[in-house]
Amino acid sequence: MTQQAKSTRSINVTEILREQLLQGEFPPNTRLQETALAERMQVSRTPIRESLRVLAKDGLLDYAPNRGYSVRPFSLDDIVAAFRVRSVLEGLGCRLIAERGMSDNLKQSLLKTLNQGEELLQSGQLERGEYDEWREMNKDFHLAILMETENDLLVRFAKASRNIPIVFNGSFKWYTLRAFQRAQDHHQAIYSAMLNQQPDRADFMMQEHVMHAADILKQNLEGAE
Amino acid sequence: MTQQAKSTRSINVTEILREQLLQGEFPPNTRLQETALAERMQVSRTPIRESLRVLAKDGLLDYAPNRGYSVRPFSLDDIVAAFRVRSVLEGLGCRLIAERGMSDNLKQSLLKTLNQGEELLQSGQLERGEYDEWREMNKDFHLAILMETENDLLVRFAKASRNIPIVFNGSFKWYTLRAFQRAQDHHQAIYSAMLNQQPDRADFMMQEHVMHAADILKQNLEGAE
DNA sequence: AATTGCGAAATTGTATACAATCTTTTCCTT
DNA sequence: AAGGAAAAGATTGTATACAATTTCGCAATT
Repeated sequence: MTQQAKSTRSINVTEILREQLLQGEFPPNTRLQETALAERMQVSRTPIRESLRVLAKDGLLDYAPNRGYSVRPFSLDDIVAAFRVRSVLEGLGCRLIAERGMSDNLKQSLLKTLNQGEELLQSGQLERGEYDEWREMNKDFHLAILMETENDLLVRFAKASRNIPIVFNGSFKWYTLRAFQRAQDHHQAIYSAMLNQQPDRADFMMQEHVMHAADILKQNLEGAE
Repeated sequence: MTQQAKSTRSINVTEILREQLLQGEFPPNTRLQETALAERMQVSRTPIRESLRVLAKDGLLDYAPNRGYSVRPFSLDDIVAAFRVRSVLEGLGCRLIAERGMSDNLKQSLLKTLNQGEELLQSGQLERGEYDEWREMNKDFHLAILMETENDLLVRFAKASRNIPIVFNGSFKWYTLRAFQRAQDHHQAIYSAMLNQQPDRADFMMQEHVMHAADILKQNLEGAE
């Protein structure tokens, strides 16, 4: 029997709202009124208020005293800027691992994701349903490296830097087969660099990898915004 | 007449508590009870609860549902890890500025801090009262660079990475004259690198600068913890 | 027509009452 | 005496009432 992680209304509301914000369900600058949200969520204002404050701290909402909360608008530049930050954070993660060498546990985890990636590419073209699989694989790869650093702040910031609408789940819908292949190559190079204890290379390739994703996003959003 | 920035009890409580936590006024793992804090702060539990949630989000408090909040303990490793993260963040800041070149405004701001630093070093030995002046100068230098990047997430993370007890105000009390001089040299080199549009050098020197501070802290806390 | 002032309505901020959960104590069983 | 169930107490979670502030509408004035 899986242990039901105990929770509170406040936490639940926070996560539901966060998901909706990341999915872009609220137009930018939409005002979020406490009573309206409370009714919608079927709870009182108290947990709503705590949620809003947290989401504002996460940068998803703007807040002004006595004026309430509104959906923070993200420009394309904001999004690219966030990628740049994430790139150095995850780059640092790879560097730290490369310096000290990978644990057997990490090797195993990463090899698994590399194999998953290969399999997904085998078919020649990724189907709709396989996007989710790729996304999971990708998340596992990046998170495994970060966790291994045991640098709490690094993990927190790297995770937080993904909390941005449009981006939150990696917009793989823009990806061509070629782009998927390149991402897979990056993963392999990063793995190789860490295996051979090449910190500079590991760091650099991870930055390259992350900024490549930013480039694709940028190309597909340019002008449209 | 200076405009009184309007605020709320919740925000005030948050900042007071944050300051106290950063000053290390609460022993690690101290349980923070809402009613006790409410009485102490002369407000009801409502603003207290919102404050605690925010401070937990900032990593200063631990939280468990239905169990409340406690003061998060920081190991020496935690602190050094935070410095490492900050070093790459501020390094990125310098890199970005070096790439695009400094604005006149930034040049002016930084030159001012460089001059302040020189003056403080002139006297040969920094007096007690001059620590605060140095701290201000140092904060101005680092913040000016960050702000100029116009990368919101970068600024937020870099600021947040300083929110750690013991470290929060730069423990300049450990600094020898030699250490102050070296810090000043770093500042000058960073300025020079950005002026001459040398991104690698600017990035590297800032990382060196931040990690040097970490080294001094480490040497003085080693064993003591 | 634009602007200012004022009052009503709406919205956020805070206190408090009550509910749910966790912790401690008590007391019973073995 | 040890262990454990159950009740009492303490603490956190949530709802709601009230206070403070802002927003909106409507005149009155220029």
